[in-house]
Amino acid sequence: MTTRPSVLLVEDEPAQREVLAYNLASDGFEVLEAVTGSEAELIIAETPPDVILLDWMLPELSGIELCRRLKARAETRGIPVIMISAKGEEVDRVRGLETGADDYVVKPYSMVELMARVRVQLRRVRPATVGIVLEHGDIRLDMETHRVHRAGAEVRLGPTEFRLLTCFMERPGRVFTREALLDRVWGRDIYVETRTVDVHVGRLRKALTEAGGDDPIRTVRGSGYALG
Amino acid sequence: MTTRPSVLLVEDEPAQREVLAYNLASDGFEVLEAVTGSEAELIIAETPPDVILLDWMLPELSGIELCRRLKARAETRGIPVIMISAKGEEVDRVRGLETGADDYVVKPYSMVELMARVRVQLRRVRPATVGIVLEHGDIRLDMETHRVHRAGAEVRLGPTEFRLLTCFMERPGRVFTREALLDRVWGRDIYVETRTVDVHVGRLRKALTEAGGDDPIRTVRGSGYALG
DNA sequence: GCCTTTTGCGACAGCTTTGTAACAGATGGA
DNA sequence: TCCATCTGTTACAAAGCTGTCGCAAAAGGC
Repeated sequence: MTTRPSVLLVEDEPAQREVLAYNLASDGFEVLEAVTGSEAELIIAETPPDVILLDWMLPELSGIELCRRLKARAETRGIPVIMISAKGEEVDRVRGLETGADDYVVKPYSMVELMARVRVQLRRVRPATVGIVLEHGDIRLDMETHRVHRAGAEVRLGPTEFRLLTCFMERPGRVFTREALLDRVWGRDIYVETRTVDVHVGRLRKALTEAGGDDPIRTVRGSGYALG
Repeated sequence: MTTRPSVLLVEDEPAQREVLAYNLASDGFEVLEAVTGSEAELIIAETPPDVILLDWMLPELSGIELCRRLKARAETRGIPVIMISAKGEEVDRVRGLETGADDYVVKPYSMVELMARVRVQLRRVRPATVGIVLEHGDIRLDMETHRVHRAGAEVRLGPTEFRLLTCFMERPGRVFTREALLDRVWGRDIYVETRTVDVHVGRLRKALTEAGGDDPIRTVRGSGYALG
């Protein structure tokens, strides 16, 4: 969660690679290096970086082709690509950008500006993932995909249980009275029996424990329920 | 998806504004124009554009200050800003990018490249509008040829099912409500029954499973549908 | 230990949501 | 023009979820 942002540097020319890697590292990035396009693909598959710095001219698999491939696959589409090239012509710059690159920098470039552009791309990626996924212990709740996982295993929940868990996970540890839960999960003006909450908590418990692990929901006698 | 992407152009010099507006319009963008920074703020509050083209030097409220304000507020932070400036010095470029601009273009610039950079920013907001192949699992969708293949076999789809699948493939996993799909696939102002979505999802499912493999579309009861 | 209060949970009827076949109208080529 | 294809709507069936009840179990209180 607090790991340093990582940049994958794909450049075949050792001298250039070294100076770039040095500057990236001293700006606080974790630097992954690849010499060829296919080497880059392997690294991306294993440990997806936050940003990719990609030289156009590479032996074997060209930078532009690698970029096209990355942007075609849903898994890698979100990783920003900064294309670096000696090709300064308008047609080349446009081609690079049309192929899916998120920025295009022409050699010789200003190192300070390039670092600034890396940070720009990073700004996009980092905060984007926060806020959509709630995590607590080994439970993961994704608001966007409406999925819940526990220690990797999928947990199947009905709509009400999903909302109930969302409520708990937004404030882990906090004790919710049945009335508070009715309010938040069912809505202010819908009348249902207080005891209905118990049944749904029971169902949520069952689903969560079936995925493995202890019951993460705590009953607070006389008050209500809490997560963890 | 059905509505044209919109660009807000903030530039006080009439001649430059005109030529930019002309080029943006002929590239298919809906162009909003503002002369001053505060005018721009009003427009953004009323009809948030997809991208903002912002001149650094503006009377009253400078471009850089407007950029800073936009990026400080959560509501407008997501709108990409391309800063345009005569200030080509490294310090200025870095300062523009550090202030929150998503790209920085120096005058005089290549109009074709600028348009390409606008489209780059647009891709973030509305992924995949032209000429891209989307892939997810064994499904391949080619926006250029309007063809869909599954594990090599061609999948025949009607126009509506094609747009529906495009929508799903742009953000695999994400749950779309029926309303969101109506908006993106049918268009903001066309009225069709909510249940019509179900029928088309059914048809898409049938076409995809006939090509072999499991049903890749997930029903999220009470919410909508998602791919994978 | 015994009584009272609170909670857990299986069962179930009723209800809401979703899947899908059928159909009539629209559209666009040949 | 006819024919093939695609559309949106409807009706009905199937699936899945919900809320309530009742009784057993647990937790306190004394």
